[in-house]
Amino acid sequence: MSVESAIAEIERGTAEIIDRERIENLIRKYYETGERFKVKLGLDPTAPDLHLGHTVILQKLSVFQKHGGTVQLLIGDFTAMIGDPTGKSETRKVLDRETVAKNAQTYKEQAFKVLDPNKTELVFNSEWLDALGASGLVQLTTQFNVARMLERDDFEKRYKSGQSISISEFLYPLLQGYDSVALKSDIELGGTDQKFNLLMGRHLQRAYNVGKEQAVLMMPILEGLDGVQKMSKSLGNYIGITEAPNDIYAKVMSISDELMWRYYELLSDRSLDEISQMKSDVENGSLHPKKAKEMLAYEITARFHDEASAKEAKEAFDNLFKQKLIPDDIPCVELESGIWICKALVEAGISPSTSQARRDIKQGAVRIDQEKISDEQMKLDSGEYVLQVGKRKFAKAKVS
RNA sequence: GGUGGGAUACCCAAGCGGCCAACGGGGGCAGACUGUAAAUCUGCUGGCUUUCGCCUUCGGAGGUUCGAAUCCUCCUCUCACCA
Repeated sequence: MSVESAIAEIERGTAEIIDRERIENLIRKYYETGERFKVKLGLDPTAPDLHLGHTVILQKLSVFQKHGGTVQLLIGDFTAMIGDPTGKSETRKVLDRETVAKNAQTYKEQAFKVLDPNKTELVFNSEWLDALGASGLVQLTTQFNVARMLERDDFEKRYKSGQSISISEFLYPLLQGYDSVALKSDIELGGTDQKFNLLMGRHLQRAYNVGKEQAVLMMPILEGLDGVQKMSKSLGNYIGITEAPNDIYAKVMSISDELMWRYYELLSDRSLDEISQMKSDVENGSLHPKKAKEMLAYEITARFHDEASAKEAKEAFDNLFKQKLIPDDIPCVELESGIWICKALVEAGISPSTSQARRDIKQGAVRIDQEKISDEQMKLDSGEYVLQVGKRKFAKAKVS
């Protein structure tokens, strides 16, 4: 593969690259001499479940691995102990080493679904930050000043509006940047929201005479299933990479057509040419958008599981929606004869409360064995039923 | 340290003695339409062994009143301005 096409692959989907020339040179050198370079990614070990948003960056790292990059997967165990710079949240519970180690292990396992373990180094920043000590810390703080720190958008906003900014929040970017000094990274990846912190690494490498200044490559923040807000666990609009094949497939299928192209660009392995071809095919009507989405859902499901599971997921999905069949892996509950239907729905876990169940029945959202019911007073006699609320909540009930 | 403002359901935000389970918007859920989606339209959106009815909710604790989210007292937390 030519250096040019390698670079094109690297650039795909990026939001911003700082010092592109350095990246080009590193890749060129690798292809000429075989010398590898270091690409850093910092992770916060407090929330160990990765979702597709994280994989945007992980996939970019794997591209680097193909072209001479050795990934430095940095677990920010020390910085996590200091606390999150997003002010308001109460003092974060300090993570003990055991938890950090456990989360790091989880991270590693999940990240290796995308990364090549042979070209990845796992490092913990407590290793050098513990050793830094108070004097080292003070020295570190002399490398930057408050005025520039306040240039950062969120600090500036908070400062101007008189909100509190704690000293430790100033320390956070410094420590993160110092990681790049300790690791002698050539390139650091991150989301666009990390720009300030990423540049800090560059700044500190110069200040500490590391002999290089890392290039910075930023990936856009992936929108969640709603297509508006960023994908995050707390917003509930995410696709976790450890989720079941059926769930991953169904979730991808639920995104809007518009968002699908975004996901294609950032998550698919298909070439950009291929994607733009598909896009124009959809526009001129020769390709149904749903087909395009199916391919995407299949590809993503297969990546985190395997081809067979992806195939099964597709079939399960088609059965559920196209042919209106009932999925076979639905929860099953045993109930007593004469139970009130609303109560049964709650017991089966497909209604949050009897009041909600009652409302759903009124609206014709509840079915028993495919039959829509309207009597919210009805009771279930002995027998086996398939209960359904809305389109996708099912449960089997054994009444005796 | 001083002076004012605010705290309402998942979020924002009305209400300022009874008609308040509490306007409106967002979000969520459901129905129609579709491609399962988006957009659009419609309905619902505290809980309860069953919506006649009962219980809990308007920062916390007391109080006034036949009756309080609404009035009074104290407390907590927040915001703004001044120092």
